[in-house]
Amino acid sequence: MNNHEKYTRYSGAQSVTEALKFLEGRWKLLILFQLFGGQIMRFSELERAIPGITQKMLGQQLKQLEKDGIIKRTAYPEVPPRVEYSLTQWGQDLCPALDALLTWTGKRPR
Amino acid sequence: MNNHEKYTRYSGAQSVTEALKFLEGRWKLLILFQLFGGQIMRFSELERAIPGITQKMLGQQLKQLEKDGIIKRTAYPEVPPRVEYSLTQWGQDLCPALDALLTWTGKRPR
DNA sequence: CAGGATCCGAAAAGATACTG
DNA sequence: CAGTATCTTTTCGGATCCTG
Repeated sequence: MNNHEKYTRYSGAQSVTEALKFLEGRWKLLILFQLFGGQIMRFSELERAIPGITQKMLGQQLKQLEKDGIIKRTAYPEVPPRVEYSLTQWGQDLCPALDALLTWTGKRPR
Repeated sequence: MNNHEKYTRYSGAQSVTEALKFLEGRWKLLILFQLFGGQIMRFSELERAIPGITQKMLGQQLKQLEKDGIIKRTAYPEVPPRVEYSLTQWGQDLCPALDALLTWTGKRPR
């Protein structure tokens, strides 16, 4: 292998590593899957839809996903407060990659 | 959304979560990228090729990857010992999924 | 309703030393 | 060479209580 190929492999690893950091942790994918297909959900809806998640973890992960540009948060200045979450375009773009991972899992020998 | 779609989304999340468990951690992808393309590498080669990894982490991750059926370990009964690592077929099958993730990373808005 | 703040235990990662 | 054992440090997740 030449140096170019070495470099390509290494930089690919770095990029994918970075990509996985956006998804890592026990809850992020469970949240994202709730939002796929253009769903719009409120905080309490997500809380109910994801069994076992605590408010702390939900809030924490939502904040990170928003900061990473994967989901969008919309707050309405009402009483009681209402906040809605949805995927950004980039968040929707994740679908094919997750499908590919699903396919891979399906190929797993047993 | 009906219950079937609910279930499908949930089970998809579970499967992808499971898939990511095979890849999670800071080092596994860096190891795998060294082996893509049918490379065969020894323990010490991997150690040198992956900056910052410790022997402990390398050994630990290699053991898990082997147990998960992603890489193959071949030990030669020599002195000094020689051990070679390569991808299994399933390990090679991972390529498209990682490519999809790379594509996704590339789409990231800045 | 939608969270933030705090404390705690478990788990993962890292540093270092040792071995067949 | 190819690891393992041990110890320390860091990170993660959960429980609980509080607030605009």
